[in-house]
Amino acid sequence: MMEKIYNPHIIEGKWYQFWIDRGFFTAHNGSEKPPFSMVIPPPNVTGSLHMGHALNNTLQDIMARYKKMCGFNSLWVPGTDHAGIATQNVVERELAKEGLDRETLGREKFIERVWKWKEQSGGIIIEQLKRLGCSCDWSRQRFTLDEGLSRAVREVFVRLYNEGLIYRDNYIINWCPRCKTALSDLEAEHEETQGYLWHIKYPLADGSGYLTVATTRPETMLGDTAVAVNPQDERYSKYIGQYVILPIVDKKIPVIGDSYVDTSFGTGVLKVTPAHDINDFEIGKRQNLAIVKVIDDDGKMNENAVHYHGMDRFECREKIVAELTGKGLLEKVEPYTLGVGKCYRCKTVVEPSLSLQWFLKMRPLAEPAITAVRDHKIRIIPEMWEKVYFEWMENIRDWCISRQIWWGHRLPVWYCDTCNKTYVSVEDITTCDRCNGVLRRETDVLDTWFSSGLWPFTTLGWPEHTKDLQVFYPTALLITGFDILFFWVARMIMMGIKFMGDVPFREVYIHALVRDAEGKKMSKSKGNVIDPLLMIDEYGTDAFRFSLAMLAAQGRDILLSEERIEGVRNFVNKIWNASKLSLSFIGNSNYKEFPARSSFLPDQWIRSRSQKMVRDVSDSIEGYRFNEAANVIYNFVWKEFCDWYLELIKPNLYGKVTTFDKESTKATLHKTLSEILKVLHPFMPFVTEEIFQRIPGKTEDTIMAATFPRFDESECDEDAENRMDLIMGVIDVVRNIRGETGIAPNVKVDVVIRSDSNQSLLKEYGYYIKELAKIAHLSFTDGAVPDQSAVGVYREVEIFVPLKNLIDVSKELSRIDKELFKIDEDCEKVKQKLNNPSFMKKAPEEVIEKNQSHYEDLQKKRKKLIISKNLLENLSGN
RNA sequence: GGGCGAUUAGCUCAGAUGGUUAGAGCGCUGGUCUCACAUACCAGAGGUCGUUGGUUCGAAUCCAAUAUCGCCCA
Repeated sequence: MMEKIYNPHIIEGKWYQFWIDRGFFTAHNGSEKPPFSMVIPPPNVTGSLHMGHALNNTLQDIMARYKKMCGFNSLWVPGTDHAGIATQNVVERELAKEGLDRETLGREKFIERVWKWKEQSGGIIIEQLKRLGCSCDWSRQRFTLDEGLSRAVREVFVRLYNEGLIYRDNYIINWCPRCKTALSDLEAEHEETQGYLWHIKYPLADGSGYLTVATTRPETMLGDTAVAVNPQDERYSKYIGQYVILPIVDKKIPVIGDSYVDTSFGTGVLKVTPAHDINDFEIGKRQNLAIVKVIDDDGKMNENAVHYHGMDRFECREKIVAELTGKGLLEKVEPYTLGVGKCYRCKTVVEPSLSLQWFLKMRPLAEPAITAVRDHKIRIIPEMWEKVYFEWMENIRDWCISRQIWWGHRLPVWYCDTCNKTYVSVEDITTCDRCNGVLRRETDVLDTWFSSGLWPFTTLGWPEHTKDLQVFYPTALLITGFDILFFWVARMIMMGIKFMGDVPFREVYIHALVRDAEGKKMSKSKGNVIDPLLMIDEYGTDAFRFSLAMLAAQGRDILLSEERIEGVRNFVNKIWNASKLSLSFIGNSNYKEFPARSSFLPDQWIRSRSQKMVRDVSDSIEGYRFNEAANVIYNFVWKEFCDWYLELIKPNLYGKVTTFDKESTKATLHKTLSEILKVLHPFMPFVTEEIFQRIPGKTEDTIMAATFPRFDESECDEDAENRMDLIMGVIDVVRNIRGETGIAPNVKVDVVIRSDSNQSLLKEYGYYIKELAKIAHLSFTDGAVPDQSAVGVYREVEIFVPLKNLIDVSKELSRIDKELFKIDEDCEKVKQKLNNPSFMKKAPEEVIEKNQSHYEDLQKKRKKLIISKNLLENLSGN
C-alpha cells in the first residue's frame, strides 16, 4: 500500500544502502561496455556540503546514472582534497582553544594531530554526498595525501625538476602575514578598496627643489631604492641621473628613467620599492637597483624601517603620513580606489614580498594545453569559457608552488649545508654523496593545487601502469564550477598532457554558481546560506536535486529559493500519486509481450508523446542542458500524463466504458510509467527506484541497471497527436466557457457540436469529452444551432453551450469581444506579412503557407464568433 | 585600464543556427475537499522582450552605440 503523501525519509536511506550492498556503484575495468568516466572535484576534507557542492555533484550524478543506463561502463571516482592552508587553519584554531600552537607542538606532532582530526571529522562531506544520492564508486575513493597520490606527487616533482621546469628563486610573491606562507597569484584575490593616493615630496639631493611621487602605500617608501620617470616625459627627463633624498630614511637614491612609468598616473614620478612590488622588482632588475625589504613575515616593519621597526604595517602607514605632514613633505592626499590583494583563505591583506621560493615554469606546459583546447581535443561547455581559458593561459606566469605550512606534500628536496648541494629525489635520502654531509630536508610543502592538478590520473593509479588507467583515462567528462577554472581545470590539462601524453578529459562542463534569491553569493558571513542538508531533510533529496537541475541553465547564475524546492516537492508527490494510481490499474499484469498497438486514441497519443519526451530529454542531457531536460519531463508528466492521459483512461479502466480494450490501455500505462521512471531516474534516484521496485514484471534488480529509453520512431503517430489535439481543444473550449461565465464545477452543462470533418471522431470520444468537460448531454448538429448559447471555436469545430438560465449574457458577450479583439490583432499582423510583396517573394514557402493557413483559421474563427455574438445580442435585446 | 556576461510578466527564470500567435514555476484573482494527489483540480489576469540606431521581407533572437548591474584579469 502506498502512502497518500510521498515520504522521502523512509525510502532514501533504504535504497542507498541497497545500491551499496549490491555493488551497483562499482565499475569493472574488465567490462566489455564502452567506458564513461569522471573524477569528482575533490571537496576539502574540512568541508561540509554547501550549495555549490550540491549542484556540482547532482549534475555529475545525473551524468553518471544516465550514462550507465545508456549502456556505458560508468565510473565516477570520488575523493577529498587535503586543502593545506584551510585544514591547517582549522586544526590550529582547535589548538588555540587548548592554549597551544603548532610551533610548540612541533612539526611531527602537529601533523599527527591533523591526521587524527581528518580521521574523525574529515569524512563528513562524504556522508553528505551519499545523502545526495551520489553514485560514486566508493571502492575507488582517494585522498590527495594518500600514499599512492603522494608518491605520484614526488614523481612529478622530480621529473619536472630534472627537466628544469621547477626551479628555486628569489622573486616577489604574495605573502599572507596571517597564514605565514607564500601564495600563488591566484590565491591572492583582488578586491576594490577605497584608499588614498598620497603625494609625497622627495627633495632633490642638490637642494634645487623636489620631485613629488604619488603612492597608495607610503609605508613602503622606507624600502625605496630609486624614483623613476619616463624618459619620454619632458617634465622630468632632465632629472634622470640626479639623486633625491628619501625622506625619513634620509638616504640618497637615484632618479632613473624607465619606460614602464605611466606618465599619466599620479604625478608621473614613481617611487621604486623592488622588495615589495612586482613591477618595481622588474625595474630594479633592469636597472640594477638595490633591494631593501622593510616588512617582515608578520606584517610588521623590520630593522630597515628605522624608527618604525616592529610596528604593524598599517599603523606604520598612518605614522609615516603624520611624520611627512609634520615635515611639510606631504603635498596632497586624494581619495583613490585600488585593488588590494587578499588571502583567499583568511582575507588578510597580502604583502607582495621578495622571497626565496620554488616555482614551476608554466609556458612550456601551457602551450600544448592551449593547443588541446584550440584543436577541440577538449571541449569546454559553454564555449564562452574557452575564451576565458585562453586569455589566462596565454598570459600565464610562473607558479609559486611552495608553501610555508606543514600540512601537505613536503617537497622532496634535500640540502647539504656543508657543500651546498641540492638534491631532489623520489626516495628519502640522508647523506650527501659529494661530501658525506648530513642532508637537511626542505621544510616547505607544495601548493594543494599541485596535487589536485594530477587528480585525473593519480586517482586511477598513476605512476603505476594500472588497468584502470588503461580503461578509464582520459576521462570522458569533468563537471565543475568556473571559480576553479584556472586553479584546477587548466592545471589538470597541463599536467595530464605532460605526464599522460593525453588530455585528462574530453569535455568540461562549467556550471554556474549558486546564489541566494537576491542574486548574492551565498556566504556564511552574509548569513544567506541555504544549507543543502536542511533542504534534503525538509523536502527530500529528489526534490532538491530536481530543483537544482531545473535551475541549471547554461551560463547563468542559479538563484535558489526555498519556495522553488517546495514546488518541486509537490511534483515528486505528483509522480508518487500518479504512480500509485497507475499501479492500481496495472495490478499484477506485467505486459512483457503485449502487442504494441492500441485502438484507443489516448494510448496512441501518449505513446507518441512519450517518445518525443524521451528524445528531447536525451538530447538535452547530451548537450548538458539540464534545465531543459528537467522541464521537458516536468511538463510531460504533469500536464500530458497526469492531467490528460490518466484522466482519459479512468472511464475505461474503472469500467464505465467498455468500447475499448482495457488490456491495451493497461499495457500502454505500464510502458509509459516505466519510461517516465527511467527517464526521471538520473534526476530523482530514490523515488524512481521505490516505484520501479513495485512495477510488475520488471526485469532488472534496480532501476540503475535498466536501459534508458531510446527514441522509437515507430511509436510516433502524428495523426493520433493531431486527433487528440482536437479532442483536447474542444474540451478546453467548454472548460473555458464554463470558467469565464462562472458556471460552478459541479453544474453539468449541455453541449452541441457542429463539425464538418471531425464529427465521427468527436462522437467516438464523446463520453470522454463529457467526463472531462462536465457535460450532461452532448449532441451534434449539421445545421441549426441552439438558442442562447455561448459559442467557442476550435480549429473547424464549433462548440455551443446553451446557457438558458445558467448565466449572464453580458458576461458571455464580453468574453467574445475579448476573443475577437485578440483575433483582430493577430489577423492584422498576419495580413501585413501576406500583403508584403517582398515577404511573399523571399520568405521560404513553408513559412508563407503557415501564415496563410493561420490567417484562414483566424478568419473562420472570427466569422463564427461574430455570428454567435449577433445571436446573443438579439437575444439580450428581446 | 582590459575582457566577459546579464537586462523578457509582480518575483525567479526558459526562449540552439532570426519565421512566435513570446513560455514556465512561484505569486495573484475567481471557483472546487470530484472516488491518485488540496503538496490537488479547473479557469483567469499579467509582458510594445533596458534604451537608441542598423541589417533583413521578417529581430526578444544578428550588428553597433548607450545605460544599469554582475563577474574575471591586471
